[in-house]
Amino acid sequence: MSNNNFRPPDSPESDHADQSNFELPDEYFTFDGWLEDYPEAIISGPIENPVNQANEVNDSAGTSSLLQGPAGESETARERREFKERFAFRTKSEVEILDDGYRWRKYGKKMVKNSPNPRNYYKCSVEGCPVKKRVERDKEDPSYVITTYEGIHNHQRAS
DNA sequence: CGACTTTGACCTGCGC
DNA sequence: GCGCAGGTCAAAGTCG
Repeated sequence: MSNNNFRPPDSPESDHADQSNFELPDEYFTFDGWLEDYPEAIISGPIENPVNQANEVNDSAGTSSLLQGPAGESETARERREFKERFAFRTKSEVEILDDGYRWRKYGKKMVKNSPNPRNYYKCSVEGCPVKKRVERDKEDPSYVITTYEGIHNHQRAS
């Protein structure tokens, strides 16, 4: 929206204006699967840039063990695994559109079974970039937003 | 006028 | 095979 570089809202340069856009996530998750499959996969800790961190996780875990998979893994299972490079974190935020430095185009919205809140689907609006994200409110605590990134950006941040 | 959002329909995988 | 649930498409509407 307004800044090229993501910065934590409590950093010195960050003043107020974008506060509504992004608060520092207090928990984030890394997993090879969807959040509902890994409710225990919570890693606490500071995070400076969720997208970069997602890429780092995918670079290290993804290209080595994660993409290799077990021996004898079927072709379709391997292909699916390659597209399951995901990174999720939970953020306390009043808004669901977080300014992470990329431009996103919303392409869907669905009510999900086990949550009173709708789930929103976004794609990176840069042509050729395969990254998607899902955003939904925490059913336990609606003041939190759960964002799940899928894929790795193949370009620089552009917005 | 272009980029983006909204929203119902459509597609697909999965369990029964 | 059928129905459900999640994910995606695409036309129409909205906004700057």
